[in-house]
Parts: sequence; C-alpha cells; structure tokens
Amino acid sequence: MTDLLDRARARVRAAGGRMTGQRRLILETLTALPAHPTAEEVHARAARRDSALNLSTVYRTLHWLEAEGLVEPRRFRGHGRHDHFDLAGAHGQHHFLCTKCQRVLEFDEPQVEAVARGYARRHAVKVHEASLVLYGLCAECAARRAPVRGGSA
Amino acid sequence: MTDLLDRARARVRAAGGRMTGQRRLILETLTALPAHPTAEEVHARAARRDSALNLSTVYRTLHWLEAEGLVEPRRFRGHGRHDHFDLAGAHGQHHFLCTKCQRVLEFDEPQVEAVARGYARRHAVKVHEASLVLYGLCAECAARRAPVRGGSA
DNA sequence: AACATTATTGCAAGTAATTTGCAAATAGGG
DNA sequence: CCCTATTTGCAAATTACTTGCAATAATGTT
Ligand SMILES: [Mn+2]
Ligand SMILES: [Mn+2]
Ligand SMILES: [Zn+2]
Ligand SMILES: [Zn+2]
Repeated sequence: MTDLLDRARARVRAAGGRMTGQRRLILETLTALPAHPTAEEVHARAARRDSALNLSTVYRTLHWLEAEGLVEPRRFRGHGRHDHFDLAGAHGQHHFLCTKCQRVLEFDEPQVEAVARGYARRHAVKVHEASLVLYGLCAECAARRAPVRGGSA
Repeated sequence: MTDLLDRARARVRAAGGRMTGQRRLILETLTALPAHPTAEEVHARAARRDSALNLSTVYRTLHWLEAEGLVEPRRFRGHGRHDHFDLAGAHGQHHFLCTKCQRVLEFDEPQVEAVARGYARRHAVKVHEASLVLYGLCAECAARRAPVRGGSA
C-alpha cells in the first residue's frame, strides 16, 4: 500500500517535483478508500485530516497520477457526468454495472487480455490497456425483478 | 437504415408520443453520420436541413433514443468531457482508442460476449450489454514512434 | 540554520457540455 | 378544422471540473 507512495515519490523526484503533504495525504487516502472514488469523495475523506485541502489540489494530483500511470480514470453510465479514479493495479481491471441500482462491481478476467492481444496482432496496433464494462442487473435487482417462477400476483 | 426510423415510430406510438419533423430528421442524420457522433455533430449536420433545429432538441431526442435502447452513449478518454452516441446494433460494439492521436476504431469480437455470459453465470447477474475499450497506439502512431529497427539517429 | 529558488497550493473566477423552465408551436385523434 | 397534450426553441441554470494568480512551502545551497 505504501508501495504507491514510494512509486509516486520516485516519479516526483525524477521530474524535479516536490512531495508535499497534500500529495502524501491524497495518496494515502486513495489506498484507504474503496475502488473508483470520485474526486469529491477523495477530497471529503482527505479533508478529515487536513480541512484546508482544496478540491482543485485533489484534481491536480489525480491528473498528475493519471499522467504517471498510477491512476486510471473511468466514467460509468447512469452516474451523472463525473469521473471515477481507480488505482492502477489495485482492485479488478473490469467492471459490472447494474443499470437499476447503479452498483459497480470490479473483476478480473484474463481472457480479456487475450482478446486484446489478438486484436493488436491482427490490426498492427499496440494495446496498453483493456477495459471491459458489463451492463445489466446485479443479483439483488435481478431477483427483485423476476420474483421466482409464478410471480407474486 | 429506415429500419431505425420504423422502430422509433413504433416506440413513439406505444408511448402516446408524436413523430415530429425534428425527430425524423435526427434519426435520419444518425444513420447518415459515421459512428459515435457527438450531440454537436448530429446538430451541425441536421441543421443543414433545418437551421431552426435547436441543440437542446437534439439532446432530448438522443436521450429518448437512449431510453428506448436505440442509441448507446459512450465516453472516451482524451476526448474532453463530451458524450458520443452510437446507434445500437450498427457499427461494432467495441472500441480501440489511440492515446496519441485520439482516433477511435470500432470492432466486433464474439469472444467478449462469451466472457460476459461466463461472468453472468458465475455471479448470478444478468448482462444486457458488454463494451470493451482497448487503449493503445494505432498502426500509424505506433510506426511513427518505433521507426524501424535501428532508429533514425 | 537561514536563504534562495521555483514547484505547488488555496481561492476565486472561468469553461465545456449539457440540462431545465416555460411559453409558443404543432402532431394527431375526433 | 379543433382540441389539447406533447414537443420545441430559447435562455438561464447546473455540474464537474479547469485555470490564473498571488501566497506558500519543499529542497537544494551556503
Ligand atoms: Mn459515481
Ligand atoms: Mn470526441
Ligand atoms: Zn442492482
Ligand atoms: Zn494514433
């Protein structure tokens, strides 16, 4: 978990940048929070430790982490127009999104990488990342919608 | 292609709605345009035939089509924060996005549906749609970046 | 340890891409 | 042709960031 902080520290130095208290705090917050938090969520949680932390600093840090490949931004249908930020490597790479309750579940699936490699070879392109999103009904919503055979009427 | 217009007409009637000239125009524009146009692009093209058409009408129609399952909204990294709208069924279901030139290529890949079915069974969820996005360098950008073995120096 | 240098931050104002309220327009049934 | 609920055009509002700038503060230097 401090692995992220270490990697970030290395990138900062390599670029002649500075490891500030805000960056440290945001990095720690990112590892403490559940998957794909929004900038607001990162800010709200981090502000519990430093109430002076500004939301724009959170955005700037998130974008810097994205440029360094340590964080991956995501957008989900039905979640308004805000971005979500996932720590690269942590949690699953793919997502299942319930179109009824908007719940987002993460998962990994090696087969997807195989599909990506196949596409890359056939089209002479390089693929650095593959992201699969499945849309449907989660177990609970599916059960509530198709209530046992025979219905409740 | 008028297939879309017919399906739309059916949904309109079913909901006690009206098939206006604007809706007809937007539907025709959608089938005439290349894949995943933005609302602005749909508006610009449709306005060539009806300069009074308002952008908000385009948005309203696009969202109505989305609710009817005839159009699927997409967001791509590196494309600012605007939405793109794909006709359901037309073009490929999956996308390759060049992170250098931002080009977006569409493709189909049956294996992805297989992955989706597997996930659905193992997690007791229903999957209605699967969307794979590959990020990398397109053939041209890859060639320009890795210029033959030996380099140009 | 104090200094100098310049990356980073906080704050406020600005922007892009929609979204919404509302009065005027009109599709379609009678 | 009328009626009237559905749509539209227009303008104002909103969301989710993004940016300019003066004040701060992290690091290398003395
Ligand atoms: Mn969300
Ligand atoms: Mn675009
Ligand atoms: Zn659900
Ligand atoms: Zn390219």
